[in-house]
Amino acid sequence: MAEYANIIIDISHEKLDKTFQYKVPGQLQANLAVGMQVEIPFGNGQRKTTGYVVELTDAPEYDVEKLKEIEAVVEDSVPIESQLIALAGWMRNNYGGTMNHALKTVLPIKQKTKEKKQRFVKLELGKQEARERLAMFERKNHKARARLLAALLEQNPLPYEMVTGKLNITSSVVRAMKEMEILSVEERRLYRSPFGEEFQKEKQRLVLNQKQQEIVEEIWQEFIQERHHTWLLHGVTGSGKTAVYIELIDRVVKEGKQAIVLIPEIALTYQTLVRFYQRFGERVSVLNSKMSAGERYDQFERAKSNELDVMIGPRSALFTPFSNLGIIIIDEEHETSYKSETLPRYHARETAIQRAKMAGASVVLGSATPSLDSYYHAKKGEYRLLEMTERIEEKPLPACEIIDLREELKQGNRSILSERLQELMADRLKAKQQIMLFINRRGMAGFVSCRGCGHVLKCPHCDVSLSQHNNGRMVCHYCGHEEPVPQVCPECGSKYIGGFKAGTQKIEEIVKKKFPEARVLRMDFDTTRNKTGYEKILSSFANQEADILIGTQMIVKGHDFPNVTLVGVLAADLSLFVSEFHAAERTFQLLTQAAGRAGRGRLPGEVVIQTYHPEHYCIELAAKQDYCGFYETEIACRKLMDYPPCGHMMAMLVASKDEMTAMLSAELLAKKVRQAKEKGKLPGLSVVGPANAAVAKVKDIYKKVIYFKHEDYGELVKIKDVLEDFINSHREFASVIIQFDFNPMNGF
DNA sequence: AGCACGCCGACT
DNA sequence: GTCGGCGTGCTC
Repeated sequence: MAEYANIIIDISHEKLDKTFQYKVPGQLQANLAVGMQVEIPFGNGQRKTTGYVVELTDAPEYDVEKLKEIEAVVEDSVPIESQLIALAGWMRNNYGGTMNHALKTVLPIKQKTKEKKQRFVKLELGKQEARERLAMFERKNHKARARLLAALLEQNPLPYEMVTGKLNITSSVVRAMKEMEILSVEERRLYRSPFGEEFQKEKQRLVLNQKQQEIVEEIWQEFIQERHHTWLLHGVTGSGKTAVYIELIDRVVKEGKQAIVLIPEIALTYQTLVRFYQRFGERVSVLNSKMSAGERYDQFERAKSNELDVMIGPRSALFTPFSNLGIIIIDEEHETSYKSETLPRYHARETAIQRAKMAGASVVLGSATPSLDSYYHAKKGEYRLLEMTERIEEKPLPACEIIDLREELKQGNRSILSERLQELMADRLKAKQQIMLFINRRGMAGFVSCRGCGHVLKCPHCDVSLSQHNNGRMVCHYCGHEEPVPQVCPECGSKYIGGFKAGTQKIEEIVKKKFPEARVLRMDFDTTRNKTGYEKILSSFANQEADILIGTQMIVKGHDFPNVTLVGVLAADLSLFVSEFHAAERTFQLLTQAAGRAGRGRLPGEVVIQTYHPEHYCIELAAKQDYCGFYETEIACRKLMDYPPCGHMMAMLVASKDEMTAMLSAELLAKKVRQAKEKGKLPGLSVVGPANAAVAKVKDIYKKVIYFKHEDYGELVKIKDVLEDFINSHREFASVIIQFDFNPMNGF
């Protein structure tokens, strides 16, 4: 019965990023709801536009005299959209950014006109005549017209965006020239390829082992009684989580509800996809990052018109417009790709839980190495924990061996391959079994360590390692602490101190020299640059066309190579000392996953972890595959520093083309908060920085970061709101880019 | 995005 | 002086 409606005008225009309030006419008051698309008069000429209702209220927030009335409701606006819009509102509040950003990520890109049709500016004169007009414009000093006409003589027709963008011509110029019949604006329909699939459904009964059965039953008993929870399924690699997902989804679908399966960006293997197709046939669809906006829109349309039961895809699949959503599954829930790096910087896990709450659905999070965050919530009872500790068919977990590279150096072995690893490699090559060598390249951005004792230079204030900068100094990216690069190790006095360098190419060379008879494949960003490279390398390794696969993080993600019996982790510590509080967690996850690649077939596997820090809890516990032990140790560290998940953290990016402006603005904002703190406001808040961002300058934009820590997430949101208001009401910030990131995972 | 408004250079 | 191009700012 609301009197007024707050409306977002057409979501494709950045500049209209605010709500406009309209009066709700009597005949619409009964059935207008948040999320509906409406027709409204807008601007001077009462032009008709469409917009979305984002809020209904009885309190006018604008001069009532000037309020206009909503004209009509757009007919095909379906109620599911209102749920997604409500979700967008939640995202905006919790992650910052604008309502427009939030709506754009949540709604299927409607812009039929914009997506299917592209606008072109076309010259309507002959070349000769055009040149005459051009000369005339130049003579008359009509700069904008001359610029456009000259460009049109070069290329005809021109895309509209090119005209307004690169040529910097305003619409009034285009309109004037259109009236002069020099040019015309044309809309051209773009071709959009349909989505075809060549799988056929061959339904085969899936046999669950007892443990899988128990877990399905436990979740299902709650589900059918409409008691919806977030379940954390902690299952070691190879314990058969996918079968549990498929069985659950099958039951959900039989209840007439739909399912969303989220997977990390590159993790969807062909095998997994086939399993879903075999079970659900045409009623399952897949989204991927290579699809065009149009193709994705088509899939969303299919979901809306009830043609689908299951949607599989990366984090954006979370917004599939299913009207009766029953379950959301997040596989490999610890993966960092679930956190968006563009606005709004939402986390798919938290957002999924929110969507499930709105839709009355359950959430299942699955991982062999749950994020600290999720396990923490599970321990606190907010999620329900389910454990699968054994591999299917009682395959043993691989045996792990830790090799101390400091000892190797003392023995005079300067090679990247330890004696023991070489020995095992020779053995496997002889037995015609396969080997994976994993080089941990995450965070190669120069930390400095001692090759004698393994000591790593750390910030005295922040408990993160220092990064070596081009200017030759060691810098902390959290607080800005700086010190010179030492000549000798401050711990043991060794002069073998410096950055650790080893690329995949280098290793390939070494391996080829050492084992000239072995067939070696390398997988890294170079060899997978073209789209097919990735699949090609994996399938040729799977077909045993090579003996050794060398690669970075990419090779450890969930692929099943039954003939691999040896996994070598060449330098386990490389990711241990990046300047991030997540470093140990990431390292543990990578090592556990890498180790999980060995012994998945009939033969038992072995893992060799080479490290300079054999005594580090992260390495020791990864070798033992002891997740719980790791969790307990790591959570104690987080608690000590109030890092998430024990507290909450908000990063604020202050960026500008001018370094002085960036620095001064950041300092001013930090000072403002600190002053409020001194007055006794904001209890429990701590402010760190400003400091340079991890990458301090990108494309000539200087980036500064301020960190805020507080126990209560809501308090951080409030601080964000106050800061946003302050920034918007002070002109000196007009040229400064401000962004917030809650519980950051990758930094700015 | 699209429209009105108003500043400033060009020309009768 | 006037005419008109072209950037600026506003739209509930």
